[in-house]
Amino acid sequence: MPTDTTSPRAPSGSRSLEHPAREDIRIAEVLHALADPMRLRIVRALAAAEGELNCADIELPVSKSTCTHHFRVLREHGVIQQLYRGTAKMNGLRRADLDELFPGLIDGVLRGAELQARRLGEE
Amino acid sequence: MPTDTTSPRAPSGSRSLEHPAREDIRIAEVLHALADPMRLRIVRALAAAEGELNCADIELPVSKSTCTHHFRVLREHGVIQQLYRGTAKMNGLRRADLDELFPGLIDGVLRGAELQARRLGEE
DNA sequence: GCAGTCATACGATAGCCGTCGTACTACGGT
DNA sequence: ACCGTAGTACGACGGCTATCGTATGACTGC
Repeated sequence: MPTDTTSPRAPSGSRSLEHPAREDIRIAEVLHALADPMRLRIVRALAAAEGELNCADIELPVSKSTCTHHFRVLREHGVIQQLYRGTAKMNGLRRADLDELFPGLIDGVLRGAELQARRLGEE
Repeated sequence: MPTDTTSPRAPSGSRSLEHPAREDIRIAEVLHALADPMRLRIVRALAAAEGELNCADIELPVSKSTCTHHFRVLREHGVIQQLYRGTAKMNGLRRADLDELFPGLIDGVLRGAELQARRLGEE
């Protein structure tokens, strides 16, 4: 087993998270995942951070359980990927997969969300 | 009150339909409206037709009431515009408004949906 | 080993949503 | 004036969903 960059290797403890394969991602589900203000906020934060973010790094006005719920929805619909690293769980956008499946979609959503935030935020 | 181009003038009978103003359209609501397979189908048909389509011109495997419901959701969230013309109701995408508010969003959704349809449809 | 931290699981609850059928309204043509 | 067609209104129903609180599990550091 040489260098395998795609296998979800288990660092140590490894609670393994289920992610849909790229070919199983559906646009309607992605849109549904993005159609919630809280989740849109999460996705925007992840896109801005470029790297990986701890769950708690994103401030949300909801309880911790609700937060977990939203992250799970995003993961199960193929929008983000999560992996455990010690006690924290790192989250990242699945940009490569999404861009290949639906080119321009994520960019459009992020740009639209930013424009709207700017429009509503400052005036 | 001179020439008022924005007033929803009543052609003759005029059951008037309420549409949100452009500045009231929210991206989360648009995404939600698009996140349903049936509605995505409607939007794709409208985009393909370029012009206006009768409600019944789009074949959907749902009852007439459900169809009405989906069209209303799309209208109330700012995705389509509807107006009565005699006994029929013509539907059209609000491309200009959507493209100005969220440039690239609709294109990304339509393209992604088409790619997915092609991917799933022929193999 | 024990406590603290980060996140999950589970159960509950209230609200929304997609779907339907039936009854009704509006318009156009004959 | 009437009928047919196109669409709406309304009520119902089952399922999903966003939210919460509390209890539990996993890992780190002392």
